Amino acid sequence: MEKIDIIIVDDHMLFSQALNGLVSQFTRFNVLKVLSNGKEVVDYFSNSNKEPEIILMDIQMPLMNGIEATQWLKDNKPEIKVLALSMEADEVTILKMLRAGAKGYLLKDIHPDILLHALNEVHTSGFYYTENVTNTLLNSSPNKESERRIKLKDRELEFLKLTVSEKTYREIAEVMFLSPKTVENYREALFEKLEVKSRIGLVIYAIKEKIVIL
Amino acid sequence: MEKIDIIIVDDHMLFSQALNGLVSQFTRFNVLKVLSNGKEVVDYFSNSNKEPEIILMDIQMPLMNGIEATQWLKDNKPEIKVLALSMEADEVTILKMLRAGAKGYLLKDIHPDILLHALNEVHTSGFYYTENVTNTLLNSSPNKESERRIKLKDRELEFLKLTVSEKTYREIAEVMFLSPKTVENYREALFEKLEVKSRIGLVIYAIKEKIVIL
DNA sequence: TTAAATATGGGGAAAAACACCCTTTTTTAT
DNA sequence: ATAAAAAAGGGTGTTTTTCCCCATATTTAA
Repeated sequence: MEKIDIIIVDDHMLFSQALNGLVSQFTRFNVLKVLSNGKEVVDYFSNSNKEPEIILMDIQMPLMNGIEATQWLKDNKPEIKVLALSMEADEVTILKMLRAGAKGYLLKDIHPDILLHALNEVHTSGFYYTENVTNTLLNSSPNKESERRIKLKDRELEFLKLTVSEKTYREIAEVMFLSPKTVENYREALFEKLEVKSRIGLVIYAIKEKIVIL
Repeated sequence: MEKIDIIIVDDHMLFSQALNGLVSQFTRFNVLKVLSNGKEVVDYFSNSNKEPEIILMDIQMPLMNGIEATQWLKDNKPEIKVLALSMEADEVTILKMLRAGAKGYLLKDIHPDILLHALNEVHTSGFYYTENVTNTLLNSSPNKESERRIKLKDRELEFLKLTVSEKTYREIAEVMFLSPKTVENYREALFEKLEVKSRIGLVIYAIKEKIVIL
């Protein structure tokens, strides 16, 4: 039987290499490559290397994080299934990862057998979620989420990220191709929505809600 | 040659099991047991089980963390060498761990070869520290006030925290019993020290360095 | 098909932040 | 003992942010 190719992406070498050994013991799977951040993923596929069926993707990584990398894969290599592998099960991150196109979400504290099971499930059914994760999603999803989570528009998000990067409104206006006055209007809208009274408040919100990841 | 017994303690099963596989490949070492928190360590030794020479100890764990467990080992099983295995290299944690009696401190993003080297070193010399860790310690000791880790004065820290709380300089001045002008001087000093160009930069620094916790 | 929301831009003014320049006193270190 | 660093305060500007109005298309929803 042909082996199923996998790529592991994680910035903690000790973990990724150890995981490499673990997955290699699963006779059905073959680790094609071990990468250490999202940037390396993009580079890997830019050089038309052999494509894996599944990518085990960490989330918090330097240079380019797992969410961005997953989004890139969805846009450029939609046939590859991303299985997120994270330390925490916080709702916001899970949702982001799923929206970015992840086919599953595993916590790092699971038993190796579950990893094997998850890999098999992703291969056959196309998706897999641990109980923990589905619980988190169920608890947050239907009615609760709409009130608690404030919905930001694309343009507002863009503005928010640029604000975090220490840009002035004039500079933001240039990047966003807007008049500085319009940028100011976005600020005001966000001040009200997020109930803050300064740019500092916006930055704290963005970091808390992981709109930007430090 | 007799194998050197090791116990792995880490709450992330996937990691600890994978690490188990990795260490088992090192012919000189033998993994006696894999435990998932400090409490289990205490329980293990309460039942007069076989004692390892080295314990690979994670720090952040539920029920009883790595620092507490290491302290317990120093008090009860001083001959066992603890090698800390952590995600971050923040100075405070390292110092705590070393005070608790750890013989070494490894970061999880190291290469497996370094782990092997560290295990050998701990076995022969009795201790091992990665370059990263020694750097952190050197920078924090009164010995070397280098440019890597920036030392902030008490008053500057106070100002920084108040800045993060969305206060204006006038408000900060009131809280700190200073003239607004002096507060501005603190701002300027920090801008230079931290190489930022706005209050936003200060906030990001404070959050990154965990001077404030969100 | 109206009404409402969205996206875009603006005026004017006050407040705050930022950037340089500076002095004096006290504390710390060599 | 003397030099250096820290702590406090100030002057005088410019730039940016903040606030509170407003206007006009375009798109969306009732």
